[in-house]
Amino acid sequence: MLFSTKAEYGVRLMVALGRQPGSEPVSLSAVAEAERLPLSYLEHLVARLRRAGLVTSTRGAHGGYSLARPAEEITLDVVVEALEGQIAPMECFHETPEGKVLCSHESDGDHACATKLLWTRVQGGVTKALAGTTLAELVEFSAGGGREKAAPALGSAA
Amino acid sequence: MLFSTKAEYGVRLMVALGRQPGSEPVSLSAVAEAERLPLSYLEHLVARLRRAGLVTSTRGAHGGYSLARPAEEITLDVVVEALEGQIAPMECFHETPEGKVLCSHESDGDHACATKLLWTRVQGGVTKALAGTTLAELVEFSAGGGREKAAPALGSAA
DNA sequence: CGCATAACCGACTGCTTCAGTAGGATTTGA
DNA sequence: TCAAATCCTACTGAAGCAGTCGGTTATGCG
Repeated sequence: MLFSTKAEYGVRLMVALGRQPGSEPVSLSAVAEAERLPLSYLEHLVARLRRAGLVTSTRGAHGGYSLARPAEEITLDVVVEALEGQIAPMECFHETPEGKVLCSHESDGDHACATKLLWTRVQGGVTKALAGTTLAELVEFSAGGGREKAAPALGSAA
Repeated sequence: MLFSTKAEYGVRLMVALGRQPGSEPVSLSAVAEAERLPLSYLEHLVARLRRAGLVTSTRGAHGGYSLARPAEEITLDVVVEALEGQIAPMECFHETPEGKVLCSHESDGDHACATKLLWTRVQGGVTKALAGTTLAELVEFSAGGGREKAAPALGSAA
């Protein structure tokens, strides 16, 4: 498994917030009930999202969470990274801010790290998929698009 | 981390076998020494590769392992899958042989699984990267291509 | 034959992460 | 003041990771 349920639950949480039309916050317990996820576990996840600046919180009664930015401007790479930590295919694999790839055992033996080419490609594939998806897409997909197979009509088979 | 060292070590093992020019087998201890990896751990990994039909073994003295097929015909998706098990972005995510995607909690609540679109894209990105890479490429890369930027000329302390 | 070499196999271990629980403290609207 | 909510730390059982260990079987060679 590439990702744990932290990413799964966390993304679903974000989508739930993205569904909220106005700017009033949604309480975690409401999300937990709607998504059938354990509330106390969601607390941990939302804390990560908040620390990453993806959601804002309002405390006290009638409080809750809302997206810090419009869903169209939130790409899933930052969401998943906030939840799961740095995304790399391998322990020895680090990407610097400038985009250079470092490999811990670069000059291990007689030849260059044989796997670097592979992990670089995998990394690229994942990053492209995540960064190329916005939260707004997922909200729309879950609202109607994903239901197409179940609900008739709506000829928007993209 | 997307993958564990099982994939890392296992791929390096495969590359080491792919470097062998003739068809005579390479002993695990030789690979372990060359790659500086624990021999007894490699035994577990090579067992997976053998069960997957990727390498063949000859027992007894002067025995060892060799690739079951030429390196050009081995793509890395089957290698990594043999080592890590089924590759899926998420626990709830299963792909049938026909390519259909199943999601455990498909009809959980009021709407379709919000994350399905995302995981499908991620899955596609990873699969494409792995299936689009052959073992022969990695062998070649590690033999010379990967060294180009690191080694100025020949005088490098190898 | 006998021995070194090497593949094979299963059990075990320390460690870390995962998934979730528990209990409380703090803030805020009514 | 009370209830609803965020916030925070600590804890726990289970699982997987990375690796070790001991032993069994098969084989080439002197």
